Amino acid sequence: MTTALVWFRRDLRVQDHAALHHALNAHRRVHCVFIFDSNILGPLPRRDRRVEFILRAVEEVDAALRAMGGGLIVCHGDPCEEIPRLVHELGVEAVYANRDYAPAAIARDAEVNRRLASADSRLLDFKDQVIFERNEILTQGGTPFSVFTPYKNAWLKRLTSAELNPYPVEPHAANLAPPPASACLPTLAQLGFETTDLASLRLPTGMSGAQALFRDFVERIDDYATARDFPAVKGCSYLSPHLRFGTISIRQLAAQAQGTPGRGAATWLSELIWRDFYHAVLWHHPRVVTHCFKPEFDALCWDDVPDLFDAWREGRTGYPLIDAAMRQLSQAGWMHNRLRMVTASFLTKDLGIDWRLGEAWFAEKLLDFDLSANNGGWQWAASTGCDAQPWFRIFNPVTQSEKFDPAGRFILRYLPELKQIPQKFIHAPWTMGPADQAACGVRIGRDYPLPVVDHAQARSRTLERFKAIRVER
DNA sequence: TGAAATGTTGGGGCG
DNA sequence: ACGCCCCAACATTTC
Repeated sequence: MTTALVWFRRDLRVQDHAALHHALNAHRRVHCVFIFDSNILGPLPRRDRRVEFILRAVEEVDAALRAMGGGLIVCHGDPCEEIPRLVHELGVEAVYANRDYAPAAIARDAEVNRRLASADSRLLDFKDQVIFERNEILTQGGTPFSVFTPYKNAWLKRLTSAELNPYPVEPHAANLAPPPASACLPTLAQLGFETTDLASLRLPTGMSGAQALFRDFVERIDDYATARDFPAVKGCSYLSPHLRFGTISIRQLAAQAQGTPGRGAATWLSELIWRDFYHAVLWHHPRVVTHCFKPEFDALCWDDVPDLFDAWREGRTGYPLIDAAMRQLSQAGWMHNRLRMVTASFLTKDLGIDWRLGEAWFAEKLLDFDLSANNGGWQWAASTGCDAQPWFRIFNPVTQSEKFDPAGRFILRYLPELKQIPQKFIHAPWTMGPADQAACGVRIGRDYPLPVVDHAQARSRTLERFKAIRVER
C-alpha cells in the first residue's frame, strides 16, 4: 500500500490536474497539501487581495476533495520544512507537484527534493501550467525562439490533441486519503492578514468562479478579436487571475480556443501562446528577471524622478487614459491589456523611468501577477526584451485614447472629476481654453492635473536616450 | 500589438 | 481655358 502526497501550489483545482491525476493512478493512498509559504507571504503587505483569493480557492479545493472522500491539509510555513515533515508523518513515498518555472520556485523545489532524497523520498514534478514547456518548442537550429511569430507557428505545428487532453481525477478518486481529523483550514487572520475589499470587486473566486467566467466568455469569444482592445467594452475573458492560480486549466482554455472556428478564437489562442512563450523565455533566460533580454540595453540611462513615478502610480499624470488605467490597477487589482501596454510605454518612453520600477509596481498590484508574463510585457514595452517593440515606436497617450476609448467611457469610469468637460476634450483636457474651462467648471491644474510632461518633448528625449547606446558599426 | 515627418497626388478656388 | 497655389488625403520613410 503506497502513499503519495500531492503538493498544490499554483494549480488550485481538482479537475484536469496533472500531478493529482498521476498520483491517484500510481498510489493507493493520496494525501493533498497546500502550504501558505511564509517565505512568500512574509514580505507582503498585511492587506493583499491575492492571499484572500488563494484562501477562497483553497477552501473550494478542500470542499471538492472532501466530496470525493479526501481533503486538503493546509499548512503555513517554509515548504522546505513542511513537506519533509509531512512525508515523515504520513509515510509518503513520493511527492507529486506541477512544475513551476519561476527561478525562485525552481530553487525551492530543488531544495525540497534534496531534503526528500535524504529521507528516502523524492519530488516528482509534471507539466501542467503550460501547453509546451522548456525545450519542447525550439528552432530548427535547436535554440530557443526569441521572436514570437515563428515561435507561435512552431507551437501550432506541434500541437496535437494529446496536449489538450484533460488529466482526469475521478477514475481513481477512491485513492484519496482523508486528512487527519485535527486538520482545519486557517482563517485570513490566522495567516496574519487583514480582510481586503476582494468581496466588493465581484470577482468570482475558486474553480466555480473560473468556470462561470469561462462559460460567459465562450458566449463572446467570436467578438474577442475586435472587442479586446477597448477597455470600456466587455471584450476579454477576465480569466487571468484564475489562470495564474490554476483555478482553471490551460488545457481547457486552449482546447476551447482551438476547437472554435473564427478569428475571435484564433486571436485568443494567440494570447494563450504568448503566455507559453514568455514562460519559455524566462525558463531559458532567467537573467531577464533583473536584466534586459538584449544586453546592449542594460547601458540605457533611465531618469531618477521619484515625483513623476509617484504621479504615474497614483494616476495623476494629467493624461486621462493613463490616470484612469493606473486607478483601475489600484482599485481593481487588474488592468486591461491594451492599457498595460499604454501605461508601460508612458512610464518608460514619456517619463524615462526604468521598466523595472514599473514591473515591480504591477507585481505588487496585479491579482494575476505572473513573473514571466509581467517581465515579458514590460520588456516588450520598454523595447529591451524578447521580440520587443522597436525602440522608436512610441505610443502617443492621446492618440491611443482617441483610438481605443473614443467616447471616453473608460476614462470617466475612473476619473469622475472629468464628467463635466466636453467630450472632445476628454483625451487632452489641457487643450481647453480658459473660456471652456470656466464653462464646464473644471479648471485644469486645480481640479485635474496639468500634464506632467509634454509628449512631443518626452518622445524626442527618448529617441536620444536610445540613440546614445546605439552601437556604431 | 505606432507615430511623426516627409513626399505625392488631385480637386477646387482663383486670377 | 489654363496655370498656379493651397491643402486635404493618402502613401512612404524615418524615427
